Amino acid sequence: MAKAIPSRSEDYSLWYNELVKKAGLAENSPVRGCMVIKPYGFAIWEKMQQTLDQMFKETGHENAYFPLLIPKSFLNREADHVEGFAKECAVVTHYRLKTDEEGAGVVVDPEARLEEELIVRPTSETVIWDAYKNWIQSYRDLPLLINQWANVMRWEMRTRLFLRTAEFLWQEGHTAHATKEEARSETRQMLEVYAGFVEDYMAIPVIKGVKTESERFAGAVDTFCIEAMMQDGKALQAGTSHFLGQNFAKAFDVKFTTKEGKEEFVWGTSWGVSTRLMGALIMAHADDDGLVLPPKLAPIQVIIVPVYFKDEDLEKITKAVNPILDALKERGISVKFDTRDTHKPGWKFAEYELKGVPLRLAIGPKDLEKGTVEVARRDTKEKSLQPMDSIVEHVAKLLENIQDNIYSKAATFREENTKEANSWEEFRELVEQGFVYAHWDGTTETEDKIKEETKATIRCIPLNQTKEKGKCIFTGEPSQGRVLFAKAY
RNA sequence: CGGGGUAUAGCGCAGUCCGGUUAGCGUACCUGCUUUGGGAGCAGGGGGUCGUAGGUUCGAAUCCUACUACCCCGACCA
Repeated sequence: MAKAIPSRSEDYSLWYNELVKKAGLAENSPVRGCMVIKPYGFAIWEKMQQTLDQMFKETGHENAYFPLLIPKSFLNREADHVEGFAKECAVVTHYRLKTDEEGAGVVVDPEARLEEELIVRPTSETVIWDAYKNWIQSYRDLPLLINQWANVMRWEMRTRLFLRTAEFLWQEGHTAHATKEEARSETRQMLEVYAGFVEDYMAIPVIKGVKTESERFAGAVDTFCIEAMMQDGKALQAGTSHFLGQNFAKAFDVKFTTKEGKEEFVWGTSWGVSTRLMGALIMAHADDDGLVLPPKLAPIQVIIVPVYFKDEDLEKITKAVNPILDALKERGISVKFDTRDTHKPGWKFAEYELKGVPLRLAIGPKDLEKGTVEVARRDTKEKSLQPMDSIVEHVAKLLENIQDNIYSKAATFREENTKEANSWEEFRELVEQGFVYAHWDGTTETEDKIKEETKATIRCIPLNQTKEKGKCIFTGEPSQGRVLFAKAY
């Protein structure tokens, strides 16, 4: 079989880049750092969106849409926030082009300079909190639970398809609450929603935790995250949920009147996941033959490939396949019957493997004789002959099985590559391979030094951290528990 | 933004050092025949401003300069 993509062991980054392109997920655009998401890639993203959107609505949130452009002055309102994002903002300075008189084509019209420059949103806290000021007056207006699906832009130095692009798609939830406790519980609730989604749908186990001060979202009091392990042992932050305290309420003067008639600032949260999840999906499960999609997110869950010699054979196969198609669809399974005569079966097999379709059914003349179907699963590459009359049941069970198997494979991989380090030497060695739990003295200085020497960062202080007295791996100062270190995307 | 590399057909590459016919190979594409249970075979065919802009030269894919894009390694980051 012709190799479509490089292997992971040869060159992990190249494997990823080629896979994204060859599987038809995305490609680079004329503008550096931006990407074209192709139909197959977008279909996967849409499935994620639909699932998450439903989860948000079930937890009481409503969708809205705020503008792409934000007055520059808004960013200034919250000091930490501006510091966090200023370096990567694209700025709109003019509103008109004109034809150059010297024949250089279209040029920016210097007379059309904006009085106040606009920034392309890197995130929408400011423009949303500016609106909330008018939306919230009384405790009766709270809680305000809003989500938006949008694109944002962060002018990154180094970009990679899905993992880090200048423009990316995401959802951002922005909520306002009457009490600190309620906002805190919202923050944690959404973290649970994300963890549930990533584990149950994407089949990727995650570690829930709190970010250290240096990794915290600019403007937040606390940033919670879910961290996942990729197949090269590196960590990828799959989602974040921020407790904003009253920072944005104070910056944008969002107050409400309590039942008792007192005026108070509201408490805020924000939370988001992005197209970066696509990168996680790829790097957590895909192999040297291509994508491996969890059935719950696969645009096509079952592909049926006819194997035939003559047109009459295809007719007979089609007659046998049609009831299977109907029965599968009835059960809500997305299935495609690939009758193209422009490609041969072998070619199609390779193609659907590259695209990560969980199950493949092949039906040819021999199967019609014997009443069988060849069933091949993408995750294990196992092939078996199954009786045609019970195939629908079998497929339904297999899909569930594949979903579970992909998850446990990822979970096992993570277990095998997660270690505890108790000395600096041990730490340096272990952190090259995967996740390392180690004691830390709690200071940013130590965190920075460890990063400088090993390139590993504290991914989070795990929520399920067990109290354990120890000594900081780097300074030997006392520590109350282990934190999670890893190299990260 | 620093260091290194690359840019030649849709994709992957050779040719560049040492300038000289009509720029070549694989793959993909088109046509025909034979094929079809793991990316088919044969025959024929189409497709190139050699990244862009200058310069050197009788002559530039090849030499020189600048620029741009992409990849890898750093700094930055969801």
